[in-house]
Amino acid sequence: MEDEVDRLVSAWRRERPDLDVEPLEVLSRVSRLARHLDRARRLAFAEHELEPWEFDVLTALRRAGAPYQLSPGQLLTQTLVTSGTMTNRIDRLAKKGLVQREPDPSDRRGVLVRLTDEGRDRADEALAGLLEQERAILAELSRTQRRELADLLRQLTAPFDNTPG
Amino acid sequence: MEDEVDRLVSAWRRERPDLDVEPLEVLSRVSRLARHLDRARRLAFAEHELEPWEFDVLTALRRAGAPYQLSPGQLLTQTLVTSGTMTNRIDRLAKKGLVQREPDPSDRRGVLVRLTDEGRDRADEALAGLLEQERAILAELSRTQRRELADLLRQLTAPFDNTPG
DNA sequence: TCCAACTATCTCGATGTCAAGAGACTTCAC
DNA sequence: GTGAAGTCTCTTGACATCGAGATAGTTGGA
Repeated sequence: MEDEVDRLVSAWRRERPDLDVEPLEVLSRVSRLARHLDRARRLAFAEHELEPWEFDVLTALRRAGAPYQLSPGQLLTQTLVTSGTMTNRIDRLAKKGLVQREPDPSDRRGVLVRLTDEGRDRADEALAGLLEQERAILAELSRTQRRELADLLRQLTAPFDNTPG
Repeated sequence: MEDEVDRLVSAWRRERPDLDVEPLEVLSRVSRLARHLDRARRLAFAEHELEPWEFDVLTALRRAGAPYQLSPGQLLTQTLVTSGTMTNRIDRLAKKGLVQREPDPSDRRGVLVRLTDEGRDRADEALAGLLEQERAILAELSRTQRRELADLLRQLTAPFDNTPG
């Protein structure tokens, strides 16, 4: 089946036959798919009255394991946002009672963000909903294909994830 | 090589051993990779003094072929943004002299957005720069692997691209 | 002990995006 | 032809994000 990127690539081949646009076959699909996923996730989370950004922060804390605490700095690196954004997010989540800010006992500059019981429950519910939806999207592929796809993607993400930049 | 999603998945397996988190192996990688690509693209375009959103609009027009005209509505479907956003983008591109708004001769509700000569040149330059950068990112993979990856991704994007939703 | 360099978090202003709805025009059934 | 429904673009207000800089605290060498 044809997709939008097939149309995009053939348009470029017509307009710029001098250029090799093969990279777009992979990377434009990644970008567009991510865009579609964002929308789908927004819908899935709406059932649990959570925004995608709230999910990102809550689940980062959830994954940390009891006592569900991380510093804002640790949350930054996991969520790929800037520090100003994270401060704002923590403020709003705290106001909703899903997280709590506490002073870091070992560094007075620092803060620890801790999941409340309600925050933990909301994260767990939303994760279950997300996985259900993602399984439906991935039903297009066989188990083997999903494995192949994950492995190929890992080769592309690893350099980004394992360098300081 | 391990990436951030491997760490994320193993954290979930430790914290929620009751859940099957296999879907994340694929879709979290897609989202994170898209995030990294956004940043990389921003850098590549900065050399041509273009923002990513400007590139998206200019190249959509460029791909349309001479006379490089599309309606705002056609631009919407290609760029996956809302109509309010597109109005704003066209305004700003017009102010910079990269596009021009013209009345649609066949529908008086409508407008046609047309690339100026400068807009066309800027789009061409930026595309060349982008392709160069993307080739570097994809150098991790063999030609065959890139083909496989593109084909697998197409299976996931096609349902989104070929349904009204 | 003191100071410079560094680190962690927060503040602030600018900006791009979205969602909802308004206004103008077109289409189609009757 | 006429009116209702549909379509296309633009307006508006709210909001999350970014980037740069400010503030407070820590660290290590002289």
